[in-house]
Amino acid sequence: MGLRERKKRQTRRAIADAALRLFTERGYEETTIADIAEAADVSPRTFFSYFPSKEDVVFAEIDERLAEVREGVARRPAGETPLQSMRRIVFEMIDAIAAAHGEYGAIQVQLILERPSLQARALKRMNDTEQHVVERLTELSPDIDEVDAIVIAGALVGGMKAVITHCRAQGYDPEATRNAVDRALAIVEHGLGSVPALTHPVP
Amino acid sequence: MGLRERKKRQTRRAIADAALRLFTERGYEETTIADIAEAADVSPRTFFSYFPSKEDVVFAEIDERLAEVREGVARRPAGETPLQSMRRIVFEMIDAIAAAHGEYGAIQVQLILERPSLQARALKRMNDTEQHVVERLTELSPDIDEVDAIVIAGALVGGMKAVITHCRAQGYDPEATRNAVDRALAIVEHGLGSVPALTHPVP
DNA sequence: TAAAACTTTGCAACGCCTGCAAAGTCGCAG
DNA sequence: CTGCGACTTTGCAGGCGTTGCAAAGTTTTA
Repeated sequence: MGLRERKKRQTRRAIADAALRLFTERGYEETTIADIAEAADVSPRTFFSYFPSKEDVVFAEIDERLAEVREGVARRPAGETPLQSMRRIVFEMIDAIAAAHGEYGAIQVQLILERPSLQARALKRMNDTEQHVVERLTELSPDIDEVDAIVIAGALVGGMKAVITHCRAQGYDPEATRNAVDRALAIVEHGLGSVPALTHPVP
Repeated sequence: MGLRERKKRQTRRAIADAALRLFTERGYEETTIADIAEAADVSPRTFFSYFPSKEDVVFAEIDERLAEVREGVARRPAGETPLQSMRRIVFEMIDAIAAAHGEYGAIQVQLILERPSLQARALKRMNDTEQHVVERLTELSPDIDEVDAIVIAGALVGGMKAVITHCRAQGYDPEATRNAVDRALAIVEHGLGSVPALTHPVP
């Protein structure tokens, strides 16, 4: 890897670190691009050649992990049913997101949960990976109906998003989170009709 | 209703109409707040006492319909199972969104599908109504496990969002949309395990 | 070592959004 | 109907995110 590329990587990291640190110290909207640039020792203009917006810097690490998962997802044990593959992918993603809990993991989560605009962007990312799940799904079972694949991906990602967000917001430990996700997967697999509370009438 | 309130309603509508019209004519980012204000015959500053941001004006009508649905959802025939109630609510929402297809309905959809930032905000709205579904669900079956309710809402809303978005993007007519939604509901109710394509292994 | 390719920087500008205080409008009590 | 209090509109000034452009600086290649 050449010097040029090494420097870019380094600068990117410097900017992201400075940003997260300042967000932690003074808060998100109290930190300006100029502040971040100064702390990272680059010009304000340079910030934007590394991140398209101030909001994106919050997702820098998450995006990296997500990209890794997408690479790894291609490796698939033979003989798996698509459902089993999906289950495996879900757990890989969860582990990846948990691994994103580096120095600033907790801060990122808190920032996202607190700012509506960051939440919106997080949801957009979810939606984009949902698209990816659809592709993966039609790849695994080429004969599947398109609308079916779309619904399945939507329900799967939607259900997972809901549990994980809840676990994050409630500060569940990894163990408890895993259990909750497992339960969530069961519900989505067996259907809402399998939940007793939903199927008997209420007065 | 006093003159004051009538005027406010009128101004709000004037702003929204002017905005949508200009977005249609020149495009979203090519239209400035100043343009909208001028077309609606108010000062630019006034725009922001009616809508918190430029993006929100795109959702003005959708938000109104959604609020109506939330009102109406309270009326519930006795003896329904929670699952039946949910099914009913889903169709009410779909009809409401279809009804939002006023003069500018198609434009709104197109704008949202084309701009990532608007898409993000649309997803945030989905997420907010998901919260509402959780509340509704725990109201209907008070004994339900909290995490279960969250997962169910997530899967339901996620699945519906996915189909509806797809139908919108593909320009399905109302009939076809309804069929697709019906099928989607069946999948979510009976579980991903009920889809044959997912349960037999692939080589 | 010089040219080519790429990166950083400063500058100027646009447009969204906000706080504030002055001016205008409406509703109501006397 | 008149004047006072409540509410709405407006203009102004300014902060901030974001972008395009061209000059200056750095790394790679020939």
